[in-house]
Amino acid sequence: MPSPGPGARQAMRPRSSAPASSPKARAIADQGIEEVDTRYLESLIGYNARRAALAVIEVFLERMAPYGLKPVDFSTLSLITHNPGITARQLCHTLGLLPPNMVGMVSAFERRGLVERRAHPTDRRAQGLYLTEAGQTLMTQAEQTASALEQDVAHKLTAQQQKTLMGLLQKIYL
Amino acid sequence: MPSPGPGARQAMRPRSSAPASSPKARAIADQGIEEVDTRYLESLIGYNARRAALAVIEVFLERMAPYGLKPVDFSTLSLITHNPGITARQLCHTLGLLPPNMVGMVSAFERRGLVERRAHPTDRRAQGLYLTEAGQTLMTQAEQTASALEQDVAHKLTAQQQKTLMGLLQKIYL
DNA sequence: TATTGTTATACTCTATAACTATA
DNA sequence: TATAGTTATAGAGTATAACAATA
Repeated sequence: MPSPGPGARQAMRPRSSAPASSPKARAIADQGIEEVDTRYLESLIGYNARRAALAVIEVFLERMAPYGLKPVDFSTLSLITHNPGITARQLCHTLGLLPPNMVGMVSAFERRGLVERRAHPTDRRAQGLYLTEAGQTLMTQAEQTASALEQDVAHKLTAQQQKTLMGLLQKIYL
Repeated sequence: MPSPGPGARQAMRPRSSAPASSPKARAIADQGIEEVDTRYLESLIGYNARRAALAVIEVFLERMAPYGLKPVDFSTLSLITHNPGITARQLCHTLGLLPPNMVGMVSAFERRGLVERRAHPTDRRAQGLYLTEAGQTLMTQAEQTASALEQDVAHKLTAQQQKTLMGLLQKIYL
């Protein structure tokens, strides 16, 4: 899979319209390229998936800024929301993050009063993670914002198409 | 959109199977979380798109390693392949990269003997980028590898489903 | 001996500011 | 004045090694 760097908040954005199937995307050798032919890249699933993800992330960053949540913060807190008592190790495993990078994030959540670490019931090495009341309030709003946001980004797709899209994507990564 | 960090080569990978629709994904409070409930995240397009992209990237990195190409390298060279004479500015614009980060990449391509910078026909500030013969040989192989790779990653999807998937993804980012 | 959480640190990728030469 | 390319550098994100406490 190719494409734009992983980074989200790109100052410079890919161009909007592409002649994905138009043979007019021609190079006029003597005057340089007039319009860039991106048809090959657009035939690759990885490229398309990445571009779509970046498009959503861009809007995500804007609308989640008021909550002070970046994508990774949001997905982590969302998992804690729906899995109270989850451990850092389980979060790392589920989201594909590395433990050393999780520590600081959870500590930051604690400092912000969003998350509590409590003793794990059966394993004294581990700690269960729970949302505080403030954390619950924040995440209720944040998840509503996230769901609404995705509707906006996918406004060109019908509800059925969105379902189809998710199903197809999951066949790739699950 | 949430999820795993942008980085590609993750040492630790998300778990393989998810009970996306199974209500059995329950927390057994007194013994910690048994199985992580990821249903909410899996209802988000951005999350799914990112996860799918990462799944493809993972395989991409493995199979492109012999060519010494990372995803961004590949997409850049692919655009030069199909748009001989393209400028760095056009590459940046198309792929969402920033000029300062493009310079080093192109210079590295030149040092490897894959790309040539030639004078632009009409704009003396710009330079047209072209593949050398070695570059063409490499990219012919690399693009074949990329196409084959995606077939493997998307083996659970029929040709029609792959087409549908691309179309739906493009409706999001185009 | 293996695992959870942690610290410190290195590496990669992405972003910003400022300069040059042309337009 | 604006743009293409460049340099240097800052910043965010991700990765590796090593340790303490517990299993």
